[in-house]
Amino acid sequence: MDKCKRHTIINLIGKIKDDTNSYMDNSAKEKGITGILAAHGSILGFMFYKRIPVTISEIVESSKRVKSTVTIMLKTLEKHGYVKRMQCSEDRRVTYISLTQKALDIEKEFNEIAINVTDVFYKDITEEEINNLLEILEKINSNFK
Amino acid sequence: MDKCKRHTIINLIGKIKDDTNSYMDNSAKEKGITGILAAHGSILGFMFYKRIPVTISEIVESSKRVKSTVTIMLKTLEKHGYVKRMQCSEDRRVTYISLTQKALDIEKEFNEIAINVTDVFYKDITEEEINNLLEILEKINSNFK
DNA sequence: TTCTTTTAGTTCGTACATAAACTATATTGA
DNA sequence: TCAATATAGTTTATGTACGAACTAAAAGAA
Repeated sequence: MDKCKRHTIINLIGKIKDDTNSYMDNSAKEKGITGILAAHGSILGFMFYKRIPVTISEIVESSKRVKSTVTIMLKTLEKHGYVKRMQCSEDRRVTYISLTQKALDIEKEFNEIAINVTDVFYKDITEEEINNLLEILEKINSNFK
Repeated sequence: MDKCKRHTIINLIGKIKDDTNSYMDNSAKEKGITGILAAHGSILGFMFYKRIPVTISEIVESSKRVKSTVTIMLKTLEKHGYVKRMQCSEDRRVTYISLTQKALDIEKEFNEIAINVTDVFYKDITEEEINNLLEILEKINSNFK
């Protein structure tokens, strides 16, 4: 059993995650998109997909972040003008979040960034390697359940 | 080309990193180790390895974090009594960081946590899969250079 | 020697991330 | 009906993380 390999893999996974996020942050900056970080991708991606106002709880669920984190991220997105709020009239505890025109204006660039990072990530990786990788990562992921 | 698989892998990598860190944080808590998070592992691991006072610059380099982040992390470690500072007499810009007895007291548990997280991570993963995984991750990592 | 540049480290501002405590509203059940 | 409970979301406290601006000291250059 090679302890070194095992630790290298764990470190690499952390590093690749950071590199992926940095790459997206830099791409956004290059495209002149300000106030948005890779972390917001999970929120915007979900909303671009849904295309209708969604509740904060739905965002919490899809983003895999706790609700206090989502509260802060929505504040940032609102501050930079990408989303707006609307109180639900039936259930006054509920807040709907919808995309602004500014958000819709960057949808194309947003998708391009996602494509570009994928191109970099999978450069020289074969289809077979992708299948292997996915299978192994799914197993590791289930080990933490 | 399967876009879905490609995105799933990227998401899984992020998730596995978070799970690994959470697992270590929880293990530390269970062992009664307080004030220390997985993030400090890179600092403490380096210092347990060196076993002599090291400069902050050396920690910055080994931890792969920027120096302002290291400054804050050392403050946290110092606040909780795991490290202490010593000014260098030859070069007064330099600060040496050394481990306290409290840090040495948790060295065994610290190493156990690293072993335990590895056991969970690699449960039901074969040696061949580990080799495959390492090879593919190395390639992906180099794609971001 | 004195001016300039480099190095070591901190501080500041901003944002993500979490847990725990909290507010307000809605639902459930006796 | 009304008390207990659940749900939606915010606030607070703490910490990681980064870049940029900063201070102090050392090294290099004139």
